[in-house]
Amino acid sequence: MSKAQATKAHIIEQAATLFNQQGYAGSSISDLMRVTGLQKGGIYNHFRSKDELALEAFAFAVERIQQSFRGALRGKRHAVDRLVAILGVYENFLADPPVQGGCPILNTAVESDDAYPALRERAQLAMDGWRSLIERIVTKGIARGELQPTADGQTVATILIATIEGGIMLSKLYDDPSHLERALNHLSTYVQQQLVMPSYFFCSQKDRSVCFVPCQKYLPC
Amino acid sequence: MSKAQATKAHIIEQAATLFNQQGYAGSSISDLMRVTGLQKGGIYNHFRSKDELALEAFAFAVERIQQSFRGALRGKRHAVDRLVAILGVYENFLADPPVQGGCPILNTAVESDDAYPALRERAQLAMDGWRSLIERIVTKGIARGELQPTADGQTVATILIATIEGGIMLSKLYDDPSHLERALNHLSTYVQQQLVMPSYFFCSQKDRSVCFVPCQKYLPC
DNA sequence: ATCAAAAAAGACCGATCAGTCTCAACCAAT
DNA sequence: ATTGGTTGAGACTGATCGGTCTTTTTTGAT
Repeated sequence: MSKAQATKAHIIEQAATLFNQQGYAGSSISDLMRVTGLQKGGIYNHFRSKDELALEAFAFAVERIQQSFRGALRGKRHAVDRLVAILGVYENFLADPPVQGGCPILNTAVESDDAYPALRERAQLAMDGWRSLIERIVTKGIARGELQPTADGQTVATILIATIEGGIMLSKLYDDPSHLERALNHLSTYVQQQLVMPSYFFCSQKDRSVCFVPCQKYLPC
Repeated sequence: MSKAQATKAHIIEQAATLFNQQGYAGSSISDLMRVTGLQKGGIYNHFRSKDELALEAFAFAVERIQQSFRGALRGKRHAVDRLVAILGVYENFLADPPVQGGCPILNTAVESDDAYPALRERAQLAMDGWRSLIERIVTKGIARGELQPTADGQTVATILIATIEGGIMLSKLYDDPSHLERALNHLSTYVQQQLVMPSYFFCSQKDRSVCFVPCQKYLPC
């Protein structure tokens, strides 16, 4: 990588962090000069405008996220393992984030509302990628008899993504990882109880605590 | 209400909508002049700074949300009814929002990250209110034998809020209410299946679809 | 109707915004 | 080592930023 390429990569990486923490509207060229250690000429030599840099920085951030997904999914074949692996990505998310400042897709989705149509479109595309990843896992899992045939990919994707992103938002708001942890625990239970094929039955009764019993028996109902 | 009070209320209401759509950093005084139909003097006569207006506008938006909660909960006594009523608030949320531009708590939580400590604190307080509302419902519901004693208020609050907010984010990103609808359906199932006391049993089996049967019988397990 | 106080207009301020342009420094191919 | 092209520094631009202040208009109590 030439010196110029390294500089450009450096700008994108620093900009991705800055934008993810302060938002696009909240980050000025001066801020970008400060975090990159460059003057205006150094930045505008590589990017035509702040908006162009914003798009490249977002693409970089999304790529980072996708890398951590690929790493977590590597080798995992069973649908349940793969869904749980996606949850696992977010166990380290706050302590060791792909990009500082929370989830770039969430942040960009919330901020880009109308004001930044180009960014909004990119956020949609990034989210499409995440959704279709989950949907493919579910569809394949059903086909292989690993998941309940009643499971619906779109629904599973919505539930996992919404709960994870909401958990991130809460944990960031309070600077307390327990919210995200609770969200992930709930999703883990959801996957095990509602989606997984080797069935469990579940019963509860007044004055008794809930109990879960893994069972393979047929239960008429 | 005097003319001046009406003007101030008008500014706050318009500002709340603007900030909720464009964010704080993304909204300029010129924007505020445009949406309020006033000049600078008219705005600064009522507020010492943009930040002060932002705080009052956020408080207004939160009050709007709380109003819709109070309306939905009125008359509902049973814990399950009350939890379902909270979900019901969000069925109309996109079509008829308390404040245009999505959930102000979500938007403010995401944007206020470090840059706006005062707003972040208010967002925390607003979220505290929502969380403790849900926690109280759960605690009381357990005490009254309406909910499973194993239910945990903090966990329920995290799951409901995270999933709702994530669903709002998705539906806003795609301008498609189905994401939030799926999130709400999931939460409804969660409340009915995992929290509610008059027990349901749930069984599933290979090659059979899931079935839910309301049952009062004792099921040994 | 009067009039003092409050409200609103809008000119004005310095700072900062995103972006341009010139030029010096540097780098890589020769 | 030379040199042509790229890279980056930094002064400069006009526009807009948040905010102030003076002036005019409006309001509501009398």
